[in-house]
Amino acid sequence: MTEVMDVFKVLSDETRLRIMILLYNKSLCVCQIQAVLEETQPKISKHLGKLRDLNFVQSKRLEQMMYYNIDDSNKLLISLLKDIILHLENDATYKKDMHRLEHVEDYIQVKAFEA
Amino acid sequence: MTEVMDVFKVLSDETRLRIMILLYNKSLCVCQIQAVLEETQPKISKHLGKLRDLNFVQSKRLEQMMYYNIDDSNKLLISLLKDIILHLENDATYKKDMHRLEHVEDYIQVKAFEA
DNA sequence: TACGTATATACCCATATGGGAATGTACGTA
DNA sequence: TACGTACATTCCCATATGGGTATATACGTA
Repeated sequence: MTEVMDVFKVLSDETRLRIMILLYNKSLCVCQIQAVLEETQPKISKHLGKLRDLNFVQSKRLEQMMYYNIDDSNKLLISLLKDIILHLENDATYKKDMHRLEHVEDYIQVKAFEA
Repeated sequence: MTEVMDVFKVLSDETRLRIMILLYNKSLCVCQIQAVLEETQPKISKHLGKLRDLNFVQSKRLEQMMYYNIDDSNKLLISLLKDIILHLENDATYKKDMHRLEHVEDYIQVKAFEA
């Protein structure tokens, strides 16, 4: 039951929920997440740290950048995220995030994409 | 997005999660929930109060007892609960709660069932 | 080696949260 | 009316949580 509660606790914070939704769509580095969500770097990093500690995401370094992706092995997490996203279709924040995600190249240095 | 987070916040507490799972199965009064979960009455009541404030459950009085039931209009909540329950199939606490729920008559006064 | 960028962490603080103990309130019955 | 049962609420406290600011670390490049 702890496993279930951990998933819910993680998703009950807006920043983490938004991060997880982004990563559900694609793998991203910290500065990209930061740019899309328009939040401070330590805030993003700390939440990513929690997500990593709980094995909800994995990270790998690519030169200076740390890329994060969802750990697909957590079936409950994936299942819930899919469900949530359906219910957020018309949510303003969600739509804004998705829009900025599409144009993520406009918000960060081109450099990050040469890798 | 707040709506989604509220649901997750509510379900991230073990007591509330267990209560919601019970109510997903059937309508119950406070003393029945208390008996099944083996928790104190104020603890149960306070959590039920939160659930009621958020319109996740409804209550109606039947003589001395207050019966609680899930508010079916919250589609996300119902959908998530269904999903959670699938993932709890083998969970010890869940199984224990379900077992006690089946025998709920053994744990409370017969009186509560005459109504 | 010195510096800039990307990321992580430490420290501090305000606030939220959950639970226990005690008390209040509603209802039924003698 | 007095009492018992069911439930709600208040008060208090310990702990958890999230965020800001500052700082440390890792990596690439000049």
